[in-house]
Amino acid sequence: MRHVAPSTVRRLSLYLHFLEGRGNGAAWTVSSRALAEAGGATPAQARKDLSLFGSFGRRGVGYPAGALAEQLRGILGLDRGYRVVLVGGGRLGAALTHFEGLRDRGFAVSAVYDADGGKAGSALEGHLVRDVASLEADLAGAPADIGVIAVPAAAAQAVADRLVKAGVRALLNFAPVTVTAPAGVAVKHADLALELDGLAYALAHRGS
Amino acid sequence: MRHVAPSTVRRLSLYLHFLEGRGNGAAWTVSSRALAEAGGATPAQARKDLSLFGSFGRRGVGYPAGALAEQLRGILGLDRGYRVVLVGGGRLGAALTHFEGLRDRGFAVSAVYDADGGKAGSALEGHLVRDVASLEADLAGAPADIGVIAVPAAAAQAVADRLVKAGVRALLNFAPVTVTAPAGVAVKHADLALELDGLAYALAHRGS
DNA sequence: TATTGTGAAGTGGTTCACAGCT
DNA sequence: AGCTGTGAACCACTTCACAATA
Repeated sequence: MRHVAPSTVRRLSLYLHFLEGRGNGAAWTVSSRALAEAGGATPAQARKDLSLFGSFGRRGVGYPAGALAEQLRGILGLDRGYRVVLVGGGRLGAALTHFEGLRDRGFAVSAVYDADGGKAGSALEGHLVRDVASLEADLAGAPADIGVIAVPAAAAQAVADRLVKAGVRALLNFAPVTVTAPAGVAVKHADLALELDGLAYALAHRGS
Repeated sequence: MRHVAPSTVRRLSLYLHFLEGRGNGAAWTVSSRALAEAGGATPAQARKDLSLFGSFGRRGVGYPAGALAEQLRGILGLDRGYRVVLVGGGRLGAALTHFEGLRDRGFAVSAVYDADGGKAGSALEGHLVRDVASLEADLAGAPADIGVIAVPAAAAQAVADRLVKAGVRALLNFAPVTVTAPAGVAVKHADLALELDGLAYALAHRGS
């Protein structure tokens, strides 16, 4: 598969969420217009997005919802399971472990770590919290696919480095700092400060 | 100011975070290369981003860090304060109210609301939790600039509609569903599920 | 020599428009 | 007639290259 734009992947995900929200097993058909509305795009763009991966629709009819959802899950790689390790047992970590969207979509939190040794051994939303010192040793025996970083900014890069060295190939960083990783490791940032700045910009420049 | 790309605003925010992280008052100079590294861009792009708003540097020398940070705060609209209302007093809401990045950057949480009447009157990180039923009445007297939506997906759009009707002009939505608002209201999405799907895609397609 | 500022060129994502099926 | 699939046109963001300046 050729260079697919991040914006396209994002829309594919939105199309899938829309289909799943409408009932998964139903044998209804969906038009490129409906998909576009769900993904914040135009009908032509929705068709182009899908055509990058195949011809899933029927001309004159539309797309079979169930089959399309199945295709999208395959394209996005959601037809397999991922082992997720969470580093950071604070309030954000608690919110994340509680997020049902994780497990529902094949992301299984296999471990929660915290730098505060005092928290080790306690439970967070049904997960045993371990001392981050044992991260490498634990992952050596049970490698993880995705590392979620929910620690203070000052510690984020160090945690990222350790996760990568321990074999994690994808990082989701919530700390308000840009973390870098070697080529081959995917990094996504969920930076609240960035979004707020974007809103501030919009508020400051509306009408001008 | 004319049509500035969202990606540019995002980078400006990253430049500013970098400058602030290096010490605010210092009279050091920063090069477009250093800014680029912080913003995930090329030096030429950093220069172009800044040149959209003025000439802040000195040829052959670089940019004066303190003055540039000040300019960026002005450009991004961070030189004023914003009143933020948070709807959703769950774990995510707790994490958000605790996030120092909010107050440090001029975003003041003026109220926290929850749909669970039982929570009304309790305290969340020093904020009194109010029943969401009183949202409109409260905002009529003390309008807010930004509404943060941290409620279940099923309730997100209704909350967005109420916030907009109450005069809020910018929304930050954490629910895993796309919320829409009338033109003139800025909406940003912090959708964890979308980021995870992006990582799944990267993992599924690495090397191919 | 070092670095900014910026018009010009390049790249890549989006939109258009219509052929091809149902 | 209705809707998908897609090459071509379009547009916007990025990169280049170099004049201007310290």
